Amino acid sequence: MEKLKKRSGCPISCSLDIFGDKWSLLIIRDMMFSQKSTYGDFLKSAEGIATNILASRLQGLEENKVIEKLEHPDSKAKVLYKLTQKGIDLLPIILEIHFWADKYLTIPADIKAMIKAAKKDKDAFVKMMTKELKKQLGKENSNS
Amino acid sequence: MEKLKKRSGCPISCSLDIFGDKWSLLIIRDMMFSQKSTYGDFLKSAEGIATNILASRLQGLEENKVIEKLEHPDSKAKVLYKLTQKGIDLLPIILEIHFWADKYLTIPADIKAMIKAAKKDKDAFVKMMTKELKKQLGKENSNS
DNA sequence: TAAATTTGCTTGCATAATGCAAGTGCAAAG
DNA sequence: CTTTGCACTTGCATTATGCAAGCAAATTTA
Repeated sequence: MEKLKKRSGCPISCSLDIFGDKWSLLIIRDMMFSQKSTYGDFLKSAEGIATNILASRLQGLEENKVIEKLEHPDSKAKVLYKLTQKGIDLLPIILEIHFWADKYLTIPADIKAMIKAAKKDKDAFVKMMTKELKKQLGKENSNS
Repeated sequence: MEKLKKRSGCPISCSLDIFGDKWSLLIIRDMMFSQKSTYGDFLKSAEGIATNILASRLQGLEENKVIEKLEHPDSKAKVLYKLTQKGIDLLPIILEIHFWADKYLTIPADIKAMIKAAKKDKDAFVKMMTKELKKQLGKENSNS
């Protein structure tokens, strides 16, 4: 379904092969900033991802170890998607995109507040958020 | 040809609407790190972009003021594509992608060296590169 | 100065990705 | 034991991408 072929050895190119599409980073954003973790959660996002695209992106991100599938504590019918350490480490990229967008695009006020806070001390913000997100890691990956 | 419709007000979503595809950031990378500036230059890159896709991406990036078309000093047959300030300011994003790739993917040695240097003092590296890139800005945009 | 080449595209067409609506199978709730 | 919710899958129309060829204007070559 998804291609795995690397176009070149360039780190930007390889990275884009993993998350360089219009949807992957939005799923990651939802997991980072909105505590979303189920298929249904992602479907509810404002951008309106199609069900099949969501399924294929979740699969791709899982294959690339950016996210992992865990069993949901509430029900076997649900699936918990969580960021791995590799996924959590995309936070600096997501933040820099926010900073750029803040400078050149029109941003909702509530998000502007978050951006302002993050800008004040980026390293501290990243550490704090990373710590929060790590709490939710699956057991297999807790040793990182 | 290209869609301009915003999927949501989210800064990540809006940013991806501008450069969230498999090619745009590679063109920007070439302009930042390889001094490429003509249509022919971009075609030569390792990933092998198709001519029509290159044309449509250049057009899209220009419409979004990320790059600008200038006349080539050597010949009227050539076109000079240059990053605007808005484009130059994508550098921190590109750098963070490098850092992430450096941690999780296999990277060519020469690029690893650049990444190492950039990591040592990121702010200084960004300032230095920004200064270099600004030298090449077109007159209309020099006032930023 | 005429012919060949370079440059920056455009066009046509095959293939692949995306979007949309409907359907399926399993788990849990009523 | 039927209905609902959840996580997908499937089929099909639309759009984007990839590839090869073509093309006009500018430049070089003969």
